[in-house]
Amino acid sequence: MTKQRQLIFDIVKDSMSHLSAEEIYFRAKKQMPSISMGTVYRNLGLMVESKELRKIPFSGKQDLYDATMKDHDHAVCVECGKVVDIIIDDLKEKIKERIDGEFKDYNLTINYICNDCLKNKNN
Amino acid sequence: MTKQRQLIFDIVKDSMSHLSAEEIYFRAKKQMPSISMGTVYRNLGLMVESKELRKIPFSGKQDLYDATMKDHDHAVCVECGKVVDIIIDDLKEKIKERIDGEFKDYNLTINYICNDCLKNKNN
DNA sequence: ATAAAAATTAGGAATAATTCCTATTCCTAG
DNA sequence: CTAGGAATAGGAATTATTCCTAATTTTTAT
Repeated sequence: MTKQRQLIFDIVKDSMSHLSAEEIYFRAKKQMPSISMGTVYRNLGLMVESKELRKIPFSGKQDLYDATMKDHDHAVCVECGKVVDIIIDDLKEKIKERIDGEFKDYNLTINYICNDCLKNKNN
Repeated sequence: MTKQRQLIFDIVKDSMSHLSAEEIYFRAKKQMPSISMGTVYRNLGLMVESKELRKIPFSGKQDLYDATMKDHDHAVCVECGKVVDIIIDDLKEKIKERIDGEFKDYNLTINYICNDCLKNKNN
């Protein structure tokens, strides 16, 4: 466990929101100005592989990282970009029933318009 | 409806598999050598917006396009890359129940190892 | 504690997918 | 037919991410 990796992990863990690699890099740089983007990506990748972190992929946009490992999904507001956690009961089990092979993992991303943005649109 | 757009739509519609923008471009080029990548992306984007096509995002890899508009999800074999359709009953309704705002759409991508690849691994 | 070996890093170049830009071409309505 | 608007071709630009390599740090064996 290098200093860099610990720092990256702590930043993700202590954040209440979902962070992009870029944001993690900026935050890490404040505490360790010499850290490089490559190190951030490399360690994030390693920690995703070892299941310490989870990666939330977004096509087009930047992927986000999350230290909450219990099963949950994500809803993104298409207006403001805010991401909230959502739980769909037993989704993993339902998926496993339907799969013809060995289940690895899944990613569910929901696009919606959050109530705040709906309110603003109607004014 | 331009010739280019019609051609792009037909290629996706007539394909039994899920195609990337690049593959669509190559196939289109055979019938219309002057067509350009920008036109392919632009028309795919427009048709996704108008719900004539659906885009299946993959973080890292190329996004795929699909002309089957009825609700379904996708499972990708992490070994061979093959994509198959999966139906999880009532998933859309369950999602709508959980969302605090206006539902737009969702994307579920499952990673698994298909039976063919499992067989090959055990030999 | 010390030297050699192994792993990781910083920094930046390279890559890959997608979007953007602009001059040109194609349609369509009058 | 022709003017004006829409769409295209071609390629440059962008963006997120990965890759490369020399230098540094860490680990291991002594």
